[in-house]
Amino acid sequence: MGLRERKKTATRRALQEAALELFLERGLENVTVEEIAAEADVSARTFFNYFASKEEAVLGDLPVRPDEPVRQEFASGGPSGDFVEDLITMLTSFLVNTEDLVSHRRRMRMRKELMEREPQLARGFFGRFHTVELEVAAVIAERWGDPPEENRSFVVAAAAMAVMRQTMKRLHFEEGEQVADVRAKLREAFQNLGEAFGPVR
Amino acid sequence: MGLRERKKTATRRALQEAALELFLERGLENVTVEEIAAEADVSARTFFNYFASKEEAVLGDLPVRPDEPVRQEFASGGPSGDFVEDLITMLTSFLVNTEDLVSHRRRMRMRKELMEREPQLARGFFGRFHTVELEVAAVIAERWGDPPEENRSFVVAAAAMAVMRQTMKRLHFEEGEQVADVRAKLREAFQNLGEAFGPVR
DNA sequence: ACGATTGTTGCATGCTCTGCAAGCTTTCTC
DNA sequence: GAGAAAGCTTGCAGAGCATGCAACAATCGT
Repeated sequence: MGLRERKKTATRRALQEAALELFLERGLENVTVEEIAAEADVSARTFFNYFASKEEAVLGDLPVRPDEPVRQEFASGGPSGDFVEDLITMLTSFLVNTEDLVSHRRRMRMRKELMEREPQLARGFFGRFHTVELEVAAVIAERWGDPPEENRSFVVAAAAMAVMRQTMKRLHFEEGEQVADVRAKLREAFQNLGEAFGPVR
Repeated sequence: MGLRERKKTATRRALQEAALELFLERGLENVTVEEIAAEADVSARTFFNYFASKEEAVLGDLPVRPDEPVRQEFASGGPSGDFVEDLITMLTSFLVNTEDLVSHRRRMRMRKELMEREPQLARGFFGRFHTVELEVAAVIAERWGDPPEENRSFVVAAAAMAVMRQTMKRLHFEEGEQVADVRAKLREAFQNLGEAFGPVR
């Protein structure tokens, strides 16, 4: 990884951190792009080279989407063969390969608090699930051998992402929180769905 | 209904219609608030007395939320006693008491087309479900006798709204489309959920 | 070390959105 | 009905967001 690339990710980080900190301190509306840029020691114009808007600086890389090999494995019926179990595996795949867990968790906590305080951000976060939802629908359809436009894959994907979102909202991103705990919560949530909408009520 | 109030709703309508038409014609980015206002024969400043942004003019009154008496009836276990059936009743309640169905459907079709063309609007629409979701979670918890913060009511509400959203996306808002058809589609979608996550797979 | 590539910055500009105060229209009251 | 009260519309001023462009600076490839 060259110097150039390292500098870029550093600037990106600095801008995100500055934005989060200032927003938490003074509220979204009372912080200008210029102030964020100043805090990160770049020009205001540079801010817009990294993020298209203030909101982007907070939500930029959310939600994390499962990457190609994981999706591929799910689509072809793996890894366990059990639908719900494999869905959980796919949805939590990003939780394991995060190298810098500490700063990651810190930022997640800040984002969470900010989103609870600023409804505009909560809606924005919510809206971003749309893209991922479509991808998940596609792999579910593939796994089931359905045509890509089949309604049930979209419905189930939408519900799965809803569960994921709801569960993430309840996470605290603390040190003690293990991936296994998250999986258990998802399992329980999916079971709730089964009980509410399944044949046995 | 006095003259003043009639004029207000007329202006609101005019602005919405003007916005939708111009956006469809030229795309969201290529229409200014001034143009919309001119088309509706009011000043640009007046536009902002009605809508906080261009996006609001398109999505302003979406999604429609079930009103108090309907929520109340659902919360207390009615009207049929069957959870899924009553959920469907609640979620489709707004479809019946729409007096001016024609212009309503027309606008819905325009919105739908616009949202398919402008991803920004689709995300915004998606994000707006958040508010309704919280209300639905509250009445589900009440119906089940759960404490208001119980996780399963949020999970189930999230899934229910996801199903609703997904189903609305598939509607065509044509004359022939009856409320009964919509209910049937919702029923099928909830059944898909039950099959995917229920005990029998 | 040299040119090519990529990133940063200032400048100009258009548009969004808000607050404010003046003027107009509708409503209320007698 | 006339006059006061309430509510809307409008123009104006101004802060801030966001983008294109061109010059300049830093890195990279060889």
